[in-house]
Amino acid sequence: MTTPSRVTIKDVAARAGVSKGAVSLAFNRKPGVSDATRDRIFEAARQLGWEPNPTARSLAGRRVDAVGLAICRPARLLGLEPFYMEFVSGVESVLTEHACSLLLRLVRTVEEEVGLQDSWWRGKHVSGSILVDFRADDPRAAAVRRLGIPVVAVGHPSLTGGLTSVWTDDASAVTEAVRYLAALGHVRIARVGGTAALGHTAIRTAAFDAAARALGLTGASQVATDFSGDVGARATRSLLAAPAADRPTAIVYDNDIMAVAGLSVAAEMGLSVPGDVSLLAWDDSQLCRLTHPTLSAMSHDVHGFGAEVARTLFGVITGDGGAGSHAVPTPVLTPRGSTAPPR
Amino acid sequence: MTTPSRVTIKDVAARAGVSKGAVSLAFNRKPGVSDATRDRIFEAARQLGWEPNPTARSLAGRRVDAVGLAICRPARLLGLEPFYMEFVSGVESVLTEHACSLLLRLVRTVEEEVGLQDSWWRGKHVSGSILVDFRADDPRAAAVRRLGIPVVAVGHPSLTGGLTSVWTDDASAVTEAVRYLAALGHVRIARVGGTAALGHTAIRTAAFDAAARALGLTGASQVATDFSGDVGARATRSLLAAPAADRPTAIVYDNDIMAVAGLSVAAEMGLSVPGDVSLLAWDDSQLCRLTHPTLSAMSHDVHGFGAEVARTLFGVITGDGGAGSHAVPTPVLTPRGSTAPPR
DNA sequence: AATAAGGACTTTACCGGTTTAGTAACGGCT
DNA sequence: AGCCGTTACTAAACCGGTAAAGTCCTTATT
Repeated sequence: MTTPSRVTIKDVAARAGVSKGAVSLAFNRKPGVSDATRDRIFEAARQLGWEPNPTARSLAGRRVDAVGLAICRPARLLGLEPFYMEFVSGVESVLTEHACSLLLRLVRTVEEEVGLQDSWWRGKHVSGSILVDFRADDPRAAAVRRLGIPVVAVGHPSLTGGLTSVWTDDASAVTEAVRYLAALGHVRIARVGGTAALGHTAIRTAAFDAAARALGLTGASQVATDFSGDVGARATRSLLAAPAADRPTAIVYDNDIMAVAGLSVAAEMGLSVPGDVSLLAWDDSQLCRLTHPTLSAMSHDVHGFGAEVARTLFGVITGDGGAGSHAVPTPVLTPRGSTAPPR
Repeated sequence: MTTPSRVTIKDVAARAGVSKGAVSLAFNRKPGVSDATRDRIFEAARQLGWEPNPTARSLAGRRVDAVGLAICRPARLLGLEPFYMEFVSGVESVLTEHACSLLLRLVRTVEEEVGLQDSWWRGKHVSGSILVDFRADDPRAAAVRRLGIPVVAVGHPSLTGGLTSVWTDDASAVTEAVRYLAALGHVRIARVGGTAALGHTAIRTAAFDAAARALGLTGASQVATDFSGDVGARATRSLLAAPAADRPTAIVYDNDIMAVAGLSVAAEMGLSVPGDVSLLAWDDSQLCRLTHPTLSAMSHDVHGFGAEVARTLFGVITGDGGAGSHAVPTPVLTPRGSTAPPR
């Protein structure tokens, strides 16, 4: 455990025969150092293998090289939600270009998240944060505004309290999903939704209602879940257990996992997909192409979504551009093998 | 964007009528402050809503409240790999108890990771790191030892160069998988493996070979993939396209995703599972219970694995205990609907 | 020739804590 | 009374940088 003789700016300065200040100027590409000296400094730094200590740098008031993301969902559930990992990997792909890391933390409540963001920011651990999973009356918008933290909120502008936001048009997507199924001839359409407390779930629920009413679909129904495959399976089972005359002939799911679960419930109950019941997934991770039949889905580029969020955050942090709300492309219906006209 | 008047240790000291030093002592529960004063200090801090600035703290030489994890796999692939997100969520669950965050970064090469770990450590951004995905002649063990970074390596002791490690006994698990299939009567068993460059893939490959030879299975064969569903599907397709007499009657996959993909390939080729071909998945995420038929799998508690890794890391960081190598329970065969005797 | 204007650095003052050395006050002991 | 050992604090140095305010020297301007 021999501490490898930490080399600091002072060593570099000594070796290059200049002051600390000169080294700092050189390394931050600021004017005030001649080319010759700059070269000498860089050479000295290279020889000693020095690079500025980020902690000291951020204490002294510079930007930090990490952004925060707190996720408020049960740890065990997250593990299987393809959305998040794909979202995170999209975020990472942009951060990496900026030599920036992601500070990730699971929290239990939004209140806990507020405290965390506060301490991350005041402790200069992050130069900005990504806020996800907005719910009704979310305290985070007010909190981060009060603290002055640069953030980008993931969610519809109506939920994110005026913060710079990036969002997908869930309402339009739900409407398209319902219209598509109705166009195939389905009348009894069900929706297996996500966690009721989440704002975007509420938006989808309202949109589903509106679309069903507009199309005069009498047998439309919705249930809420927690996004897990188990609960999704249970919901599907109870929907499909109804007498054939009442049973939905099409089900829309709020994520892929539940759709996969629904597929196997149908199989287990001896119902054919899409013959007896059509299934429509959401997010369209790779999973949808790996089942049999393949799953029709509302498809969007989650990786790209994450990347866009990260790009927007950099805009907010540097102060140039980025304010306002940015819609990313609306999920588009991708018909595959799990949807067809009802029998 | 009104900066909310950062409150520092000086303010607390002033308010409590003591010096900065006293506040520091009080907050670090060190002797040298009377109970009465300590209470006054805490009260002052509470009123001002102060808590020590971690950056300043770590500059001044204290421990940091984050641990690092760099993952070296293509971003798009990670998105769907249930293993990682579940592993990470297990790690998080323990970190959270210690009010510690995870610094996550995707890297392209191990060399890049070495540089990153170096800069994280020297910059006091992390108090330790988790190292995953060891490959042959991995440079990381030597590097972190040279730098004196507290780490826990995830992988078999033969791969992790003497670092404190946590590992699952892949060899035994593979052997059990092969024995199980052989016991069912299978002779032509194939394995769709992961990325060949990874150490644990090599271990499984060797173990598969050994087990097949030991059992005198003449038709055993293996292919390498990149862990993605697409490539897994392609591998399955080419295995099953062989004439019936050569075609494997059982396939072991190195993760869940590829097994799910394999299941749908079988269906698409008109082969019944487990009638014509048995499939065995690996990791056993929730996914395996969501397919039809459900997937038999080598099952282990990935979440708990991550948690154990985090606990071990804390042991290494604090210096008490933790050295050596810790095996977590070997994946255990969980038969479900996708395996049966060959026809 | 006197003066202003830059350029190239150096000095010095922080950033917000921790930590060490130093001091004053108090109690116990001989 | 004198000496020692604690205890409770304070003052100041330090961590490794950044940034504002000098200093000195050269060159252009009037």
